[in-house]
Amino acid sequence: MLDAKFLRNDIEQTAELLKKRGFDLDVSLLSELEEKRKSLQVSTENLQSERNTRSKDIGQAAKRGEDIKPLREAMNELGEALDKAKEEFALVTEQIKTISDRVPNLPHESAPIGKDENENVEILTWGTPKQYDFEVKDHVELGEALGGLDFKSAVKISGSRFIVMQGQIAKLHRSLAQYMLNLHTNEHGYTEMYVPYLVNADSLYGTGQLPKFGDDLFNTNPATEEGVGMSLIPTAEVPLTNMSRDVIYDETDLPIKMTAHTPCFRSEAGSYGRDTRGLIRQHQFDKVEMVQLVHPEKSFEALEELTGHAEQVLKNLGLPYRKVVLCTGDMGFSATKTYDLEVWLPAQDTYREISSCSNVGDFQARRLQARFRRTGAKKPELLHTLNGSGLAVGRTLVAVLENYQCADGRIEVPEVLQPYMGGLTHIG
RNA sequence: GGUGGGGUGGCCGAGUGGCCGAAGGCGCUCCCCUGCUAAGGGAGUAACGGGUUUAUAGCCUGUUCGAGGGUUCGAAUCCCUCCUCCACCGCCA
Repeated sequence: MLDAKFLRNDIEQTAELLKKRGFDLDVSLLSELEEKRKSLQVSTENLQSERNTRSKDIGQAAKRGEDIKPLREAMNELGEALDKAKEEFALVTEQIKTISDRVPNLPHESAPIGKDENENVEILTWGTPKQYDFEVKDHVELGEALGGLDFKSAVKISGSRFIVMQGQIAKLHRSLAQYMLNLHTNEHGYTEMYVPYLVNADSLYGTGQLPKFGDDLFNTNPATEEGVGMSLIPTAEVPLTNMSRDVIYDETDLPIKMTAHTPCFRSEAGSYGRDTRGLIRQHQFDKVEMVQLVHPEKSFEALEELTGHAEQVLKNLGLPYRKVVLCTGDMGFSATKTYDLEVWLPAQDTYREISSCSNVGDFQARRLQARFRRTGAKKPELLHTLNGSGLAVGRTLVAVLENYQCADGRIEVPEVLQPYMGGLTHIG
């Protein structure tokens, strides 16, 4: 959520910034609602103030033993006026909230301006795609041939976009997650977290999945009138970042760096037909997530650092990748700046997203009321949140299978993973 | 899941319809006293929002005693629903 002041005092400029990311802010509607809000709020509060003083008078009169009946009757009219004013005020407030809840974050000035993914800007590439003197297979073919990826069983058990893994490939998948977690906790200073996979609506609102992206979530029954049903997490960013909800940290507590390995569940209602083959787009996938809660003046620095942590995983696995900075039109709802890491997939002869690292600024913190107090200061301030995948485990498995395939269909185990695989050097 | 008891300011804790945004204590800040230390005396000390404003100053004002709803001229206090914590019982990886 943006600072309400932006929408009140700087609405033109705010609208301009939002336009960069392809978001049309209805300035005239919002200004009109704001105008209404202001006058309604003042008049409502005046009525409340009058009610309060007159109620007090009644109390004192009663104490003196006077007849308070006429005073009470005189209040009825005021009561009605107040009820009406409150109702109108609530309506306008709700309308403003409905709009502002759906307004994305403002892009940082360093984010390139562009319309869609085609205008993302490549920052660097790392590693050189291997040359193969045989025809490369994709991970589906490789995995099925090895008996490790079982799409058919997954369809029977659950449906499309699920996977059953078994044997060495299941183990490789687990090893990848273990390796990432160990790297981040041992080398990068993150605290390992274990978190719930079912979360309440407040948490989803806090990180920005609700109200706008509810369709992408798997919800448990019952989603009653009050909407108390819980949802499966689409990313560990939700539980991790919500750790900070309604907390005031000491300045010296920051930065707080957390990592967790969790399954992620996405209904991706709008994406049927895309990436239908293989493990690229699943309803359930594992991810190692990194979240940082930082001092507002250090969040862009922290973004570089956090992205570096994700890159380190790819480097250590020897997977060629490229780093792009997302243009304003391709950034996620909450982000103010985002780097994507794209791993080389030889069978597709292209780079595919495997990590997304964002500085969210104070956008989530405002919804979360996640704050800190400067040493010696009285007022708490909003902190900044960041999140990034480090990495998506399923896609990393795809990358390992495809990049480390041998002519005979076996898979070489990347060196750093061999200890996790009991010293195994090849699968198959 | 059942029964019983709780959820009040940074913390502890009083408060069953108006004098309660909230006693008292602890903590914290400032001042005084005391030649150090210890002790003592005094004052202050919730959050969030709106209006005004150059202002995160001041002033005016609203809301908040787990959350939401209700009764009432008036609710921390009464009623309803929910959440949550504790104890015991049942069930359970």
